[in-house]
Amino acid sequence: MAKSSITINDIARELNVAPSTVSRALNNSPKISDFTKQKIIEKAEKLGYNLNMVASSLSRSRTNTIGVVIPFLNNFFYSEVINGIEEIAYNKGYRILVAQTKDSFDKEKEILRTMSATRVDGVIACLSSETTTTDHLRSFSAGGIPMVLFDRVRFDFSCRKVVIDNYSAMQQSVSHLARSGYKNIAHLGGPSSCNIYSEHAKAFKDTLKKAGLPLLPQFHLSTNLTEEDIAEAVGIWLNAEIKPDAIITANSHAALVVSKLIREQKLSIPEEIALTSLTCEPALHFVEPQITSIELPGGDTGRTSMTYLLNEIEHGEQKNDTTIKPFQLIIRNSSFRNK
Amino acid sequence: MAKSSITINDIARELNVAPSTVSRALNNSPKISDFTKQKIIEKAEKLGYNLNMVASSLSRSRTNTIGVVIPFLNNFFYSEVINGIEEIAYNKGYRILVAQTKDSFDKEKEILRTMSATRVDGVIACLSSETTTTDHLRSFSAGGIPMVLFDRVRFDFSCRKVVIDNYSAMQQSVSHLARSGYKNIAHLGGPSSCNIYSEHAKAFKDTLKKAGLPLLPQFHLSTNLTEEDIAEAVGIWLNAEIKPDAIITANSHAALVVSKLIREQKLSIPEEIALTSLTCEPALHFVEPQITSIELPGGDTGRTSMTYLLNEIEHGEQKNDTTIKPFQLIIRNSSFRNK
DNA sequence: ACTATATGTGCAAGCGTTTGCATTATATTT
DNA sequence: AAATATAATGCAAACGCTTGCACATATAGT
Repeated sequence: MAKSSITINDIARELNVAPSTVSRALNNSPKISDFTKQKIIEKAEKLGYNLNMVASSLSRSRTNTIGVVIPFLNNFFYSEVINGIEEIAYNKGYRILVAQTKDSFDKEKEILRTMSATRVDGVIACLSSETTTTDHLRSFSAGGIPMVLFDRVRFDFSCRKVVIDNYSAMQQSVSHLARSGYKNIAHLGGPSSCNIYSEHAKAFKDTLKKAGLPLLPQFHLSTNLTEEDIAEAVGIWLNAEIKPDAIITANSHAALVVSKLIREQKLSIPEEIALTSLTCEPALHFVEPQITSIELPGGDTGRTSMTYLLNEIEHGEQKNDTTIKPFQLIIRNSSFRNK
Repeated sequence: MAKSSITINDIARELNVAPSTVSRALNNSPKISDFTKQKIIEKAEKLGYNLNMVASSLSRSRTNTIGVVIPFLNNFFYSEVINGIEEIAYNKGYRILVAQTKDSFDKEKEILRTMSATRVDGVIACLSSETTTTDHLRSFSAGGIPMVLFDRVRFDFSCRKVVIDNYSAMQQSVSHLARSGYKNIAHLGGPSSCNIYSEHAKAFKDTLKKAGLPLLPQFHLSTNLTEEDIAEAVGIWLNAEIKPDAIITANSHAALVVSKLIREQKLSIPEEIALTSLTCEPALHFVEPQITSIELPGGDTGRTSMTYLLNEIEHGEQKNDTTIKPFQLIIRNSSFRNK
């Protein structure tokens, strides 16, 4: 369908040189005289020549493309990660190809298959919440394409990983609430099949115990974090004899939903009930009161992941280590009482 | 760097057939017997064969890839559009390649250049807010690649366009406020170089006049919608002798910022001042009071754009018309007084 | 039996670049 | 001036797949 575009052969013919000379000239090879280069570049310009990357990729067997797979596009953390990746990638002459799994395992497999077919030079991925096995990762790797995993990873798959210190995030959140005098802390967690959430859960239990606070099983939930799950959990909590006086949510969206539900029940935050979130997004600053949260280093995670990937792509470096990124607990008005 | 992957030639050799037969079998050509197909598919499976899309693309001179260019990834509307595009694309065997301009004209040019080099089969784009010319679109089109523009478009470039009925959106917003008894309506608008915002501006003026309301120049602003711009405008408005009793913001982010600023000034929404937004995002439901807004048909916009693009790619259909998508004004608590 | 018609497979060119090696022209050394 | 190094360019194969055309069997029609 595309209008017949012009090729290096067209340029070569018009100038009575070999196509190889044109190719070298356009790639600024030192083997071509400045005079010839000049001539070729001008002619290319004039004819409106545009490199055919697919031919180039085939010939060089590299596409200079990095696949990025994330659960959702419309997510603050992931878009920060993408920005970080792009920043490094762009400077090194790579472009990125983003795809979202929508937290579906099947979509994740599908995406990896097509990225493999597309011959991306490497992949940076955050696994879907449904992912509990690694066969698809292994068969992807069988193609020899480097991969680095971030955030939601599987430790039973060998590759470099960049993760958040989820354990400490929960630990600090609980400690903060405990210091502020909250006693019945509830945790609205995510599916424990996912490393993030199981780390949260472990830290939650450990830290409560260390702080000498009770761990009521009904206050320690693992859900799929859908709006229904959240409404159900909060509904039960707020109508029980023993109510939580603080809630920690696995992510910022859950925190927003919870804050709304609490308001609807005419309970006040943070006086009657405190609220903190384990991830951040701008909306947390816009609700009243502003919600205490963990600020994740998205950009940094992206930059590090990309840097690791490049080391593997360009220097064949193969590692199986895990980099743990620090975070910041940002205390806002939702989590301490003005006594 | 990639482990030498296996090709159709490997399969052909092992089975003593021609590579062309393998190719046809794997593409399920009717010209190959079921027996042979079976044999080939099994062998391919066994060897872990994976189609090399770049070779295939070069050979067929089509990539089955659609480029999608948007200002920002992390935006509710655009991610809905992407979902709509994906939905159609996926079913037709196309994958999509998303890139963000971050509202930079230079980045937009750059992206179009590399998409052209990548030989995407078509492009769906929403122009950056900096874009005021169309030369880059023309030179892109010179490559013969179809394009459809959505949301932020330029009418001086010939192609199909899918836009929101921005004029009516503003018109209905103003009418709603007027009906609710607000008199001094202010408009926090975007840069008028962009079709969206100039349409808003025109509708704002027209509708005020029609409603017999005053149009105070200081209440009709065109800004770049940065947080600073917003803070400055609102600061002036709220401290003037004549304050607005209603504010219409160009987008949801501005609405959130404004709602926060109003709260900080201890003014009440909607009693002392009403607030409505011309775009929507989930955060608008989480703030108190919930903010009245225009719900844009993102998914629908994406699906329509993709459908148009496919018509052009697959049937050579060339049009230069504009499809205007309807929207819904969702009235929430920020814009009417409980008398 | 003897052309016509399917049916299944192979051959080889082509897609647009890149790149190792060969070749020629020019410059340097002895 | 001959021998050697250097610089600039061309040749041709390769990257892995697709596809029009030719070819060889097998089936059907008369």
